[in-house]
Amino acid sequence: MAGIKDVAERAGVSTATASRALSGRGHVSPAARDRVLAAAKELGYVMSYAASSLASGRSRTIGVIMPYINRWFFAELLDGATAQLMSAGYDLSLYSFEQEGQRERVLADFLLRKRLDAVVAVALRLDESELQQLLDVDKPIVEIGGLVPGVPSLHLDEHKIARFATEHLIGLGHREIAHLGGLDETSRDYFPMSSDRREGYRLALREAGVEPVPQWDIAADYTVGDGYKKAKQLLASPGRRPTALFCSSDEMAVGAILAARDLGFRVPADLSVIGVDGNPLGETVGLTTVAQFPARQGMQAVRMLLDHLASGAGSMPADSITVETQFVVRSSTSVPGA
Amino acid sequence: MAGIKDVAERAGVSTATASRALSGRGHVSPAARDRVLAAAKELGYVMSYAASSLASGRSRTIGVIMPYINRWFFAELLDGATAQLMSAGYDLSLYSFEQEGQRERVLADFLLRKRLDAVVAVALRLDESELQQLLDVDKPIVEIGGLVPGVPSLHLDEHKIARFATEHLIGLGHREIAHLGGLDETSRDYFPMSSDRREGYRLALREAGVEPVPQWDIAADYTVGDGYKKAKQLLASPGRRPTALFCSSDEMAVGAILAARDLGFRVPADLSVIGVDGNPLGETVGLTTVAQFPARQGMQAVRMLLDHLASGAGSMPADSITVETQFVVRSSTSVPGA
DNA sequence: CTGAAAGCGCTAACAT
DNA sequence: ATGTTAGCGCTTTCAG
Repeated sequence: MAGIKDVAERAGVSTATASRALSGRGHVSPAARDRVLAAAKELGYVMSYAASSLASGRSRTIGVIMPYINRWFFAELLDGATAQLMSAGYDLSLYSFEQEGQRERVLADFLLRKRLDAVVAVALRLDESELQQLLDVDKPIVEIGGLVPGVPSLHLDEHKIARFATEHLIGLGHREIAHLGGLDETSRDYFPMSSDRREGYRLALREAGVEPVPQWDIAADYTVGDGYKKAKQLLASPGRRPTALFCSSDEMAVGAILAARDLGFRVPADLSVIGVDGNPLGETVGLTTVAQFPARQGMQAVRMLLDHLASGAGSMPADSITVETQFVVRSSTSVPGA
Repeated sequence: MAGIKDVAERAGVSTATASRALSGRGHVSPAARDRVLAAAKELGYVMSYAASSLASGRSRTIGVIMPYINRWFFAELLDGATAQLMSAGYDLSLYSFEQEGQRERVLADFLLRKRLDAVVAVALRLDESELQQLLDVDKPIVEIGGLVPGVPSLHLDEHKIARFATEHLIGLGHREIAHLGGLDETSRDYFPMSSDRREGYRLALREAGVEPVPQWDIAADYTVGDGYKKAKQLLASPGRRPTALFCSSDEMAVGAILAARDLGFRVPADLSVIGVDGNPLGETVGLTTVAQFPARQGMQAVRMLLDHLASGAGSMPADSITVETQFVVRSSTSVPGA
């Protein structure tokens, strides 16, 4: 296999010039550059990353660490990040936090080993010492939708979204509004945004002069299956029944719609349902939702990191950026009894 | 940051012995090993992968290349592969083929760069020259559910599954059986297994003495949305109507069930539906299915690769392994008109 | 079983 | 703008 030496020789320059021409760092005369590039192509030269990393301290790899992979938001985000990185010629190393017992290893081993130029941390919630470990790595980090104070981050305005969704229902004339939200913090499947969404929901109700009903504020794990189960219990319970339901994820909302239908309730006539996410699954059942765009979030995080690396600046400003959402009205919400 | 030199010094041995103790390769006296390990721990030593890779030629990284990430099968598989790799101390580099134009780069640049010890290729279909490129890399490869001749692979017995599903329907008394299968090979969203499933379906019908109806063998893109759309068209068409539907993915099957319900048909009374996958989405609508286990497939592929690397053998036997499935009967299938 | 020493292939001063 | 050269931090012959 051809090395940079061969390329340099063939182009009639030194390895230093060849390196400069190949990497684009430092000045090389156009003529020399062309010859080097041509030689490289002719020889089918491919740089050794190991050697390059060792010598330069850069690895052209960024790490992505997330609690799940096989869930819509995460898979979508990963997709965006991958695309963006590949087109920049960077590699993506994937670390999963899902399996407890790996947390420590991810932080201690994987992130450290001088292998990563930067990291994207998704929906992470760390304790004090874990946070310290992460910051100690002293690599550029962008955090998305988690709880990692002190690093630049991308977040939805959870509070506003929840409020908006609830107000949509209120504006339609609903007063009896339930909420399918996230699990509490002790749960393995807890997501950091859950509490803000819950608060936004409550606030909107109170502002409209309706007192939240505690039994109508239900915890679920963001999946269709649990949404179905919890919604069915809610709707089948004797006594007062909500006329509308705000779900913190589209998956739960879809589950809720299926549960309502199975019980013989019409959506939206007997029950209006609104979700959050923009999961394509919602299209099929006409789900009204507040859409977010995780693939874009992944791309944006990567772009921030890449820009920062290119700039050569010291540390990144720990700004929190609010990402955009879009209200998508379909057929799962209407005035009560429509 | 502590290097191997510091560790060696502190343990009172040479860097060679330290390296051997740390990596487990070569013989080291228990006493020396313990001292090295202790020193490493005390100093918080973390090996430099770049240096290690450069010196040893091994990168402790395996590449996973797939056309999609944000689809159930792929995300699930990736999850399994990630878990297995992390516990072995390996890194996972992710490459997506989704965006055309990246194919060439993935093959030419990313896979080559001496960065990967092995690769898992998922649902890939390559042309002659691409295949050659992949084989030229001369790294251990395991292929899953794709069309890459000449390398060890994991596959479902597509033909048998499709036949089994169709026979389930026939056994229940159905004769009017439609099929929602994959797109044809010219499509971007074509999956390699589609044609085998289609064949298995046709074969089962013919063996039962029923001639397949061409208009009932429909192409879709494996998603809920397209399943819904195509099933609705099928069921709403005037004239003869099928009493059962075999879908090549659970997502399409779920879409089909929703379409049937929306048209006022009862499932399974008016239409029996069976899928393939074991997607949890199916549980909520009581979908009968032939389940596969992509996470296990991912783990198994990784284990094969890791075992091979550990064995130090030359090249892997290009065996094709058939992975296991499980018939899950729920409430979406019954005798016609039940 | 252990140590000395020669690189792995590239980059980055530094000098020209 | 280009060449010279000293490493980057580790692994691995090869001796002992």
